[in-house]
Amino acid sequence: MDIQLKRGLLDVSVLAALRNGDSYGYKIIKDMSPYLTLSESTLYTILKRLEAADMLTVWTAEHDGRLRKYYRITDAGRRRIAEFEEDWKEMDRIYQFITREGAT
Amino acid sequence: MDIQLKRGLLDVSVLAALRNGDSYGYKIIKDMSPYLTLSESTLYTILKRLEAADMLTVWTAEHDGRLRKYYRITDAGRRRIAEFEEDWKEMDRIYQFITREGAT
DNA sequence: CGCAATACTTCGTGATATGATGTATTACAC
DNA sequence: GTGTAATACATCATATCACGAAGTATTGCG
Repeated sequence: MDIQLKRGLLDVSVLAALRNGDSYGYKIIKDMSPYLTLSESTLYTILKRLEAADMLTVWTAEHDGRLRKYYRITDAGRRRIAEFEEDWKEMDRIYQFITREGAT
Repeated sequence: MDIQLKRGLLDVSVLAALRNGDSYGYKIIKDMSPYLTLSESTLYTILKRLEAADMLTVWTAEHDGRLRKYYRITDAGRRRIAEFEEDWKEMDRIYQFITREGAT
């Protein structure tokens, strides 16, 4: 599918993947894979961006002798999801404009 | 609203604005303005991109003594709109993932 | 005359998704 | 025990793209 279209959903999808519990990079990709595919480089870029925006917190922990970076969504992150739902309404209006028969 | 979100709709919105008749830059902006705002520089960039992709044809004509560039959507452009409608279904599935209570 | 509106163009910038590549470990098949 | 896939994270270069800024030129109105 069109990359441009997917773009706006990436950040918020990652946040949604953390909505019901902490997770880590590799698992986030797996969890999202039925809905959308994203490469590791993309994911880690997004995670860094979200961390910089205080939408998630990060800590490192050992798991089976190897280090993992865990991510937890913050209140700001949850607010971001809520805002997205508002934005989606606007998206839907534009969608109507595009598909409506009588569009000028 | 979030720019990233809007991105995927821009090209196709411009095509939709030409759906029911030829138009020109300034008018396209006006016609779309109730739904989404885009600057002139953005519009002309998009128009060039769509022309390069053979999704519209361009010609220049005089109107009231001054030149105007008119745009007409091609079959490929109409197909692009149809594809968008398919993509939107996928977008909707991702939207469900983001907003669903039980999202992992 | 001055200013807003119409109409199109070019340039530079910042944001961003992604492929390629690298590092390191575990688990399993042959 | 060797090779290979899976797990796990990181960095870099690249290409695409939306947009503001600035410019050119004309029309119409106060």
